Amino acid sequence: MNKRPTLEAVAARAGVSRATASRVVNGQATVAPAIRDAVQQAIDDLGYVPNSAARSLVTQRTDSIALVVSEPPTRVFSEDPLFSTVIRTASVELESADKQVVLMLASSAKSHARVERYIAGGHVDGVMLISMHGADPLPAALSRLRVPVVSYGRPAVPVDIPYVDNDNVGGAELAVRHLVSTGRRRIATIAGPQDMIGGQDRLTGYRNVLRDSDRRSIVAVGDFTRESGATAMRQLLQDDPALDAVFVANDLMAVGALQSLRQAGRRVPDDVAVVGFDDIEAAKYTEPPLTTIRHPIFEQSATMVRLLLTLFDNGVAEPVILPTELVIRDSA
Amino acid sequence: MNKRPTLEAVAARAGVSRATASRVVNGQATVAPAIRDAVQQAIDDLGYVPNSAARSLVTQRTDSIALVVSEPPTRVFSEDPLFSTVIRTASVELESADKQVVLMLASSAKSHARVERYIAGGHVDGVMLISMHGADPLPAALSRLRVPVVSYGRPAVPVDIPYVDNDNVGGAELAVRHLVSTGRRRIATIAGPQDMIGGQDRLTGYRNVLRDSDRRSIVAVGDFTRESGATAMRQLLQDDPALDAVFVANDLMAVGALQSLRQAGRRVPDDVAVVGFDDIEAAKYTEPPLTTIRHPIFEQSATMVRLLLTLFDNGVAEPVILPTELVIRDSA
DNA sequence: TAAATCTGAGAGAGCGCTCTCTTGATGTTG
DNA sequence: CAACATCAAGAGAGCGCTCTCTCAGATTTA
Repeated sequence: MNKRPTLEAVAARAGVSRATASRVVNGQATVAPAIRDAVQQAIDDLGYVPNSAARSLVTQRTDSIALVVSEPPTRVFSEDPLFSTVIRTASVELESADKQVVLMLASSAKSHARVERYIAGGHVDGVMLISMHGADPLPAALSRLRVPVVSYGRPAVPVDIPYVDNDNVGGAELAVRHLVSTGRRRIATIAGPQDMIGGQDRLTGYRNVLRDSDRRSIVAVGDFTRESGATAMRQLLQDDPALDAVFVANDLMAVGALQSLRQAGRRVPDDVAVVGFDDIEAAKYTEPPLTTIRHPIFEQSATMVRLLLTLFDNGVAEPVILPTELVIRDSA
Repeated sequence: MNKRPTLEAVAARAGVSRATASRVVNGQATVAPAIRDAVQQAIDDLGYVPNSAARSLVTQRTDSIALVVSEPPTRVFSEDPLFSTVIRTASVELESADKQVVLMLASSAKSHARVERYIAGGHVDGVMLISMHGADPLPAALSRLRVPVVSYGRPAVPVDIPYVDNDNVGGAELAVRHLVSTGRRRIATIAGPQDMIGGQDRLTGYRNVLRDSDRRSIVAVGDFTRESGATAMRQLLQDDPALDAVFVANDLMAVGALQSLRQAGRRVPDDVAVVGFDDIEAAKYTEPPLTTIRHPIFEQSATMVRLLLTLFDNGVAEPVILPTELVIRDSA
């Protein structure tokens, strides 16, 4: 392990002072072209790369931000394609802003403490919080640390941090209104977990439309996994064998629901219409392909990054709600 | 932004020297209990958290490791559940070893350079490389930097870094042998991309068994996406309408293949048997549920982390190949 | 031409921590 | 009881960098 060259070495080789070498490295304009070239040459010769620890010790910046994924205790999200899409998109965006991404998982209370300690330790300049469940104390805790924080999805407890969310209520209304307008009478729903904002809001949207259209609500609750969707669908068929439509709060559960419907001998959409939510890639490949609600997930991630950068610059940033759209395929 | 307390402040409050306070923080045994308690009290009172930049400046360690995901230019992997599972599992494992995870995406040549520069900059103690495509120069480049590197999946070019992989050849053989033993005569395959080791090896396994069982090979190539699986299946049906089985190199493509078979009016498994590879969660929910090859993905990630930690301690570590297993469902 | 202004480069402090070296106090041995 | 080993705690150097302050020399102005 040959030692890495320091600024000192570069300066010596170029025959200038450390300060001047530093100026060149940081692109300051007050260096004569000839000297700049000499230093640059020395940098190239030596393969110099600034030591970030030393740099951030003095600048008090780290140029890295934490991506905190706060999962519910049930480890259900590893399969959710939204999870990786958000992480990837956010990473790409942050990298183009020259920020490093430190990924932190916060599931247990222990890891919660770890995350708080880490962030309090000043390792990162800001935090992007992907909080999955409502009772999460993390948004409030981080907000208290006076570190710039933005949230993916509206925080459940009202706390003053900017967030990006999609219009869950509006999207659910879109879905259910579609079922109503195609003449469905007995419209059930498989709701998401009620300790998640997304779960709550999508159920609210469902209820809004049913109320207005004078229909009875038929509700089962899942936890956003395929498995729970399958179970909930069986339950629903038992509760009301005559149901002719179901709005499922996410596509993953809809996949499970389709399976249960198939096993129960119901044809989709002839006997039962199904509408999902999210428009994941897999929705195109179900049997039949799934009618669903699309929300702009790439844009949502990108917006979150923009929000954080704005927060760095201005100290404030406004929440953003993105619109949803109905994608009609064969299931409804 | 009230300034964070320093070790100096802790020492002053406890009435000891900075050195002693440091000893307590780092849990050295040579401190008298009374003094230790006093320092601990001061730490708690002040809410002291060590400044990591200062610490790693002197220790030359960062306690963070880079998780470099080197994707092929086609951004196909965001949907692949393996992607997020590996990242999650590795993160959890590393966190329990008290290492931070810095996530880096290396898709373009530009980001390649970024990654190299970052790692050369000594920001991390080690690298876990998830390299997806064969022509990837990154394994060799990183290995040259004399930084501990482990790879998820065998590197395509022979380079001396430890890796964890599953037995791709053996798994494919398992799959195809199952098709042979259930009396299938015309066994096709949808291979993965041939610039990926996984794609190559699974095709090799297929060929091995066909050769031994005196059958003709019928090959189409996909890129591990659902879409490409659907396309390849259509191609295959056109090439040999009488085929009665297909081994698909991953489950995602198998999902696409099942859709194409359905659209072509073929019944699965009656007309055509289908075997996938990976055993992703979605494999249970296809119509019909997918027979596939399971490999221990959690264990694979965990092993990779263990390998890296071993590398830290001993300077060397041996590659590990994990076994695969046939999971029989309804599609074959 | 002397004084004032500007400009590029060096000197040196200091960011917060660890760790070696030193010192003084206590304990042990012949 | 002298000589030595043991141990806890302090002093201080230094990790590699940035940034302010200073100053020498070039340029402009009266």
